[in-house]
Amino acid sequence: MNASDTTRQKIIDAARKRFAHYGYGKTTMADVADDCAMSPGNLYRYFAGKLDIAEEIARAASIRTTEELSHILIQSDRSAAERLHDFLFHDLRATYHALEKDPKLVEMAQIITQERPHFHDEGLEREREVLVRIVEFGNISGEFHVADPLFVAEMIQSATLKFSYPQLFSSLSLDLLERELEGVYQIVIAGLKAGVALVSPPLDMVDA
Amino acid sequence: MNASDTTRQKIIDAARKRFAHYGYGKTTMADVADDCAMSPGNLYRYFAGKLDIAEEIARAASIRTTEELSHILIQSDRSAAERLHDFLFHDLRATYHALEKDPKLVEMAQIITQERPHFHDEGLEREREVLVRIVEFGNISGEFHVADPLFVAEMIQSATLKFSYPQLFSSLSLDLLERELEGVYQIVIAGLKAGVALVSPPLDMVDA
DNA sequence: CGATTGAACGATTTCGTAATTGTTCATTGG
DNA sequence: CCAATGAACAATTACGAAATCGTTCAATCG
Repeated sequence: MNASDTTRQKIIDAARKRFAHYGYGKTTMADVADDCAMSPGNLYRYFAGKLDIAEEIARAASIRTTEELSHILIQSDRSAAERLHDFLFHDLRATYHALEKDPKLVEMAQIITQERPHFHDEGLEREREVLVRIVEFGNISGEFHVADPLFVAEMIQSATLKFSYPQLFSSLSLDLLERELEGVYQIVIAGLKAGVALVSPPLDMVDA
Repeated sequence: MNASDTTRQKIIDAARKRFAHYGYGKTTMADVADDCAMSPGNLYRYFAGKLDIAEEIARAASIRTTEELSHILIQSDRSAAERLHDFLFHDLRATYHALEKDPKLVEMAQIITQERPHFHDEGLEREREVLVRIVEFGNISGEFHVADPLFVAEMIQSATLKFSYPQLFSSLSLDLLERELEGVYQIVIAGLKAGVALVSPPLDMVDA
């Protein structure tokens, strides 16, 4: 890690503390610069803007969660069904507890998804790689019978979308959410075990 | 239908036209009153407030859609799987086309779900009754093997939540949405046919 | 007496302005 | 030459006043 990287990291750390304590809106670039003992202008040598610092913080958290999820892939004592269960519930609990610990970060997450709609997709894509591996493992172990693991992974994410958007479940208790996720999981698992022949249909137009 | 009901309906019709043409925010109670050839104050003999008129408009649309969906129950030539398919796709298309026809109504829908979080649940409950009947039919016909149809209906709604919140799919084309719904449907159907033994777990605390 | 009115009231929105803040860049420092 | 500065600029926000709007209610009408 060179000097430039440590400065960059120092900025991220200072900003995260500010965002968590006072919120994204109430934190000024001058605040962050002060905490780093530098001038506001210098922040722009390391980040294109304030929102990009927030993105980087959120991205780091997403990557950390995905790394935790990827540990599921090497739990040799767990079945594919159990791995999918671990995946879905760990994901829900991670985001739930993170936002429970630092409620101020909800504001940051909302602003990011509002200003940068593509950002959430990036995290979904990251997690999907793990999900695909779980589904493929299920095929190999003989538990699942899935023709197109990537497409099925997309569909699992679609069916559990409710549990990855804090804005949607913020009013529900963790107990209630887990009860509901358990139900969706049961249906999905039954489907994967029975076999899903569906293959991702070709897209003539790839816009939208 | 007595005089009071026709006056009430006249207000609803006038308001819907205004909301669809100019939007909820740009429509004043005075506007609606004028269209009905009455004074603003008199509107409050028929509705508790402006938002309640909007609710009534949305409720009527929801009831109409549910009635359309209930026709699926008497299509004797269709299997349970086909009925579920009809249900999900008709629902998606109905809301998609309704908001495509009157884009201004998106604003109204957003304000209602924001100010009256419970309202959306009411519509979900209405549709769930039909969904339960489809699942029960599948059990009877031998296609499905579901222990708790009501709970499974709830889970199907949870898994297809993405397709009932216009705010979530407004950026996606109908083609893309249908492709995704088809995928979720395939997994769900495979699950229902294989059998879902899960029963709604008892809730010790019924708050949240 | 039920239905309706319209003025009055309180809440919300609008709008112009001042202050704050995000961002840029010519300049400075090591 | 790379890192950093801080004044200048542009964009956004904060704020108070004026206007608009949702809502209420005593008075009126048929």
